[in-house]
Amino acid sequence: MKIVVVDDDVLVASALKTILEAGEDVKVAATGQDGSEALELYRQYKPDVLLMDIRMQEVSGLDAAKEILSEYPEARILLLTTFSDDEYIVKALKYGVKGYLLKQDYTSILPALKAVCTGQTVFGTEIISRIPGLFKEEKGVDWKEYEISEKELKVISLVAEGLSNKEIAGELFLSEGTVRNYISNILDKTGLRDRTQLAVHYLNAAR
Amino acid sequence: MKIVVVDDDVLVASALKTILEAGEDVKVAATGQDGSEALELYRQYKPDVLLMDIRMQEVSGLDAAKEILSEYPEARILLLTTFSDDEYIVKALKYGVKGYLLKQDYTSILPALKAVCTGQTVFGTEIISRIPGLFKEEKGVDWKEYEISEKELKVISLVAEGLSNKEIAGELFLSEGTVRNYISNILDKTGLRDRTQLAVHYLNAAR
DNA sequence: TCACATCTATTACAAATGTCACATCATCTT
DNA sequence: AAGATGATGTGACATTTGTAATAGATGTGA
Repeated sequence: MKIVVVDDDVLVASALKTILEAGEDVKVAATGQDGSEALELYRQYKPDVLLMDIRMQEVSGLDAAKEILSEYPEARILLLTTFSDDEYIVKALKYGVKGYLLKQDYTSILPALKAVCTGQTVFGTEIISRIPGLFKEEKGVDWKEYEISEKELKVISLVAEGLSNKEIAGELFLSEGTVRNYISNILDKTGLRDRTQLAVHYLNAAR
Repeated sequence: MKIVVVDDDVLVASALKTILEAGEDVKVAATGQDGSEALELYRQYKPDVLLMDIRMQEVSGLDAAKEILSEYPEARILLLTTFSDDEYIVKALKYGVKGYLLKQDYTSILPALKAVCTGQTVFGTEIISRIPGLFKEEKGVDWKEYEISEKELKVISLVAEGLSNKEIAGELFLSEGTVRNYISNILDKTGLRDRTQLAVHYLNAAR
């Protein structure tokens, strides 16, 4: 089974390689660091499965997946996600991604990989559980209530750098009050309690 | 060159293995997850170098190093540290540890390993730079001003899990006020501003 | 145009956080 | 015993943070 791994954290990429190659018949043909590399690597190696981080520096895993799937609709792509990327799941599904896993539980990556090879689509349990109403799609879930906007994401990342509301306001040319509103909304959406939990959550998710 | 790696993060341990074995003549004989395993593994494999995380669940790398060095004074132990463990350096030196490296720059781990094998003692540049007055030891630096106690470290780790002062107080059987004092002191020692920065700092250091 | 959503902002308020000065108690040192 | 040390605690205080209700400005689609 030929795999290509794309993750912008070199440590994670090599750790994944190690973990994967512990499995029978698994060979990591190549690893890349960014979504922009993913397409090239796919063309070059035509792996059985492409394992890719969804959040990367330049080109996101999601965008890369879209590209690749438009060129190779049969491609089997498994996205590695983190807590805070829930809102991409719908898009990923539309594009035809074959699975969506939490990076955290690396023990489930190998089984998922094999499952995908047999044509299945795989989602980590934690992921399913965080998407209320995913399988009653017809009913029309109000996604807006859960989606995190670009700006909100920016705010989160600044919180996770330890900036105060005032500093974030300066950074984004907003008033401090607006930043507070943003954060209040984010906390509401994520179910977290305060900025520290948000930072912790974000940083833990980011790998 | 026979190495034993001990790190309680399985991902990191396997990543280190991968990185190390990319080097010439380097073989990771075994990996362990905790300080308590370190002594056993050392006895069993007598590695040329023992590479060990300083901060681990049960038995810290520092304690394990002390143990091992009292039984095998010739042992070459290289501790992997993070930002927030600066205060252990002095102890580590007293015990006779052969080096102290930042986990972050994994590119320097392999060279350091070889240097240690030739009898040298190695310290990452960032580490040296963070120890004011290390080489004017005679003058007597007041380490207490910089040292972070076990309890403080515990508090920090709870902050980095997103707990509130009240929750931390409950967890550690202290009053909320005392926890506030602890955190205030910690912020003073570290030069950080608030609990969020502390959490961010700690989490970023922890890899 | 009307209705609606989005982004930004303001206000007032409640709660959590951080700082500081000081108090208490046990332990260790001399 | 006297003094120093360290861990814990308290109270007062200023600041920051989070919540809620509300409103203007802007854009978009029917």
